[in-house]
Amino acid sequence: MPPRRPFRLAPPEPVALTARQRQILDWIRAYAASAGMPPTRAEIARGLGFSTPSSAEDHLRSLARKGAIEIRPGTSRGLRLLEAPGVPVQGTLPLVGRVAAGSPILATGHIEGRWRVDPALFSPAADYLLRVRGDSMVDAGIRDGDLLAVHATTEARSGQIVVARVGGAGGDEVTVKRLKRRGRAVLLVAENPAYAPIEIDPATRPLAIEGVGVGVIRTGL
Amino acid sequence: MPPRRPFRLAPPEPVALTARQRQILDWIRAYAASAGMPPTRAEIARGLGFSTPSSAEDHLRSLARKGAIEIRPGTSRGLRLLEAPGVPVQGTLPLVGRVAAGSPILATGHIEGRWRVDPALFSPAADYLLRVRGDSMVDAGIRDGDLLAVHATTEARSGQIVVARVGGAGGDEVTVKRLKRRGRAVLLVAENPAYAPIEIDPATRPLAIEGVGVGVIRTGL
DNA sequence: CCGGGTACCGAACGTCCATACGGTACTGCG
DNA sequence: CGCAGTACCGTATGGACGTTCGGTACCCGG
Repeated sequence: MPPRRPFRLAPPEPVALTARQRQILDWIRAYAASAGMPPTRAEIARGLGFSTPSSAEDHLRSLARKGAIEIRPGTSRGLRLLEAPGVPVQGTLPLVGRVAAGSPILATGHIEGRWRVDPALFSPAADYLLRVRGDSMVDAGIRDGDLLAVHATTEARSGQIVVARVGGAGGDEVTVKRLKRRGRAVLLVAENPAYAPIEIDPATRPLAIEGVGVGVIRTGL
Repeated sequence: MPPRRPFRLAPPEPVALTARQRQILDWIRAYAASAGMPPTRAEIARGLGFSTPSSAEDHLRSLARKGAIEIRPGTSRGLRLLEAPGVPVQGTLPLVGRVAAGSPILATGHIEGRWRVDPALFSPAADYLLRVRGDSMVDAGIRDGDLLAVHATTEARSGQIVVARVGGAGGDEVTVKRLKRRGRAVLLVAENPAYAPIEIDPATRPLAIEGVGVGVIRTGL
């Protein structure tokens, strides 16, 4: 065991994050922006599906070691997000366009731009905007090209409009549908009679909820 | 499904803070900006010279009661700094609610609040947001309660969605309809078969165009 | 003079939270 | 093959933190 270090120092050179670490960092960023404070270990675990806070602690240590965040020992919510290459301007929402298979929705490659829109316009607060493709939700007043304001969360109640990824980590593009729970199965229902509901048994086909829709912005009439 | 919240945009009532309370709010603001997270009661006490956290608690309760902050019960550092009331923040759009007869649409009495929304999201740029009442434009994807982004202008082309005041200066409330020109007459067409078009001969009945719709914001789903 | 609001103090309680320890499984590397 | 790193799990502990209760003192309008 090396001698005990008095402080947890960021390494001199930035170290590349893994995909998972980037994903977790993005989640923390979204949480901090929406909640106005950094998350606790337990909240990270809950938000990302861990069953114990220590998994969150592990990731935080990795992120701190790689210089992505700072940890203030002994302090509740004692996280500080350090400067990232894509400077997230205060009070702006990232606009997410097409999302490639298997990559986190808030990866910098998907961010088409940023718009100055108050996240608190919506409730719960919006974490990002997602450009909606297709007309599968027209009857819910969501049209092709609309921007869906999304609150990043992995939990959704039946009846909510969700941003979901079907097929798991290696899945296809994300989809916007209304979530319905039927027993232990899950239905993704389009708000357009031309589209049939998608039924999913979580035991056989993974379903990842990326967030819930909290509003719509249409930038042209 | 949770009950649909009533619209609540502006803080209920701007209550004046005492000098001491403003001082403490400023301190909290400075702390949050510098630390990246809101302070604890103990930190507030330490920073302001109190000898006990309960003094900080007292002040937080007062600030919350007056609408300056929000407190999340049981949550460490669970403070949220709310918008300073009455301050026309740069880069915000005024939200216009009900418009009384005969008064200008942007009169302060009609402004329910201001939202930080980039006017350049829309083109031409939005000048204000108008709360839409009724379902006369549902087929255009504009629903009851939506915020219509409006570009203030008195000129509109046929086919555009306009904010119009019928009956002239002393007219009734403003209305949102699609404008159609037919010869020298003007039609205001609802996008809902349940509503008949309104035909107006400008020679006999005055028609004032207040602006054209350039976008929609729906703050709840 | 009494009630209510402001501005503090001090003690105490319970739970939220950071953190340590130890374990499993998988991957890539030399 | 062993070794290191990643990505999780479960349990446990002590201190950090929110919150309550009760008290003192001052000011103000009725």
